[in-house]
Amino acid sequence: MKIPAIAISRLSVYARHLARLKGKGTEIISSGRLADMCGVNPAQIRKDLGYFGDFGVRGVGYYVQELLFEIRKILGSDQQWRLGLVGVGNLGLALLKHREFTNNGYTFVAVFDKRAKKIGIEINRLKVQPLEAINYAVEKKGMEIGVIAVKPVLAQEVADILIRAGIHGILNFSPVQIECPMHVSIENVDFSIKLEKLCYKIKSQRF
Amino acid sequence: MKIPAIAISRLSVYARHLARLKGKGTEIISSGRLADMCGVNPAQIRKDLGYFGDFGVRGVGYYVQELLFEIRKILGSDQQWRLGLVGVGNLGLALLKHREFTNNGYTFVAVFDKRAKKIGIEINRLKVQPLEAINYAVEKKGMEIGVIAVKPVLAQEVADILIRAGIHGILNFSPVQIECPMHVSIENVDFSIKLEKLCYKIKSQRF
DNA sequence: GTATGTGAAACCGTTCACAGCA
DNA sequence: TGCTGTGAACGGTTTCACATAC
Repeated sequence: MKIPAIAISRLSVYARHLARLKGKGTEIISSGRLADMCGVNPAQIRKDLGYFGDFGVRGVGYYVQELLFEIRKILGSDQQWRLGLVGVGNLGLALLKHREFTNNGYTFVAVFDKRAKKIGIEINRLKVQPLEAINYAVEKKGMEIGVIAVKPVLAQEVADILIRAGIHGILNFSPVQIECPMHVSIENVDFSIKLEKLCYKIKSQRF
Repeated sequence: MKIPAIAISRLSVYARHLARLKGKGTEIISSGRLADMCGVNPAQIRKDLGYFGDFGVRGVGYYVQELLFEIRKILGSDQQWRLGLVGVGNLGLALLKHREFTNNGYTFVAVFDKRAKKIGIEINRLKVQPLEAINYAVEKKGMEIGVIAVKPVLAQEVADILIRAGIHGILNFSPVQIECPMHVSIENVDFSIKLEKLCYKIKSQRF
């Protein structure tokens, strides 16, 4: 079956709300109530879940804990993922210390920078290494995901090194389109585009 | 005419490539060549531009400089936007110093934090202020956009203050759905969702 | 001849509406 | 009765294909 990419993003949102419900001790939730919380249509939720299995009970709803478990399994957030950060500028440091990353099954196993003056600095018990060390980290430390937080001009070069080293996925914070073979997955986080979109919306509101 | 929101994001991408072409001295570009660079269909570009006017010349293509000017006008990136940052944690500081923001028509006019120990610290010639100062910044300094970089539990509270103060738009880096009246525009930048999507894609690739 | 602008067609995702089941 | 699971209808976006203009 063809699963729309956007359905995956919604699963993340569902998981977030389910985690909150679980924390509050709620045991059962209907697609209708969950939909209200997430701001989507109830059928949307049922369809999204339907791509992956039958997780609900007719006439009852979904068991919060069970559904959360299943969604985590689908997304892979039940497993440990090993990240490598490239670029220890302000943004890179912020990501390294970011709770959402470190609390949820993600571990930074290595940190890299191209600038000689950054090499050897220790952050969060990790020594900053030169780009040449990327190969070793992928092969020996099982680094699976590369997080690119370097200046735009360096982004493609860094991506190429990661790809040649055998990385599985790239999370790119640089505002450039990265060329990438099909077997490597990539996701872009692009502040500027979001900000420009926001400005457009504000302008349009004003008529 | 109904303009799809995603078309706006694509305009940002076009603008980026046009800026590069302009820098290289290229004067004319066809939708076909630009489409290759951006990784989209040529008709897509023509349709997107068609929502806003006739910017091309049949049999010739688009004048790079002129088209860039027009897109900037559409997006509002030709004007100066005044931002306020809320939350001077690692991420907030990274945003404050981020080139993509400071180089492209965006200015931070004020910085806020809820934590007493942060108040008064000076960053980039701006003193960190308490949340109570948000009102003044909106009314007297013309702060139009609030950038939320606080912990998830505080995000809605901060948003409410910004909204009550009369902010026009919110760029939210916190992983929560923010409740927001329709006249206030909002864009979310959500790392965790992107990372979870990436992990799902990697898992799927492996079959 | 060449590349834009644009209706029409194809495609994809969302919502409806109801059958199926606890 | 109540809520899920899902085929069908709907609506919106993308792509095609060609008339139009340089």
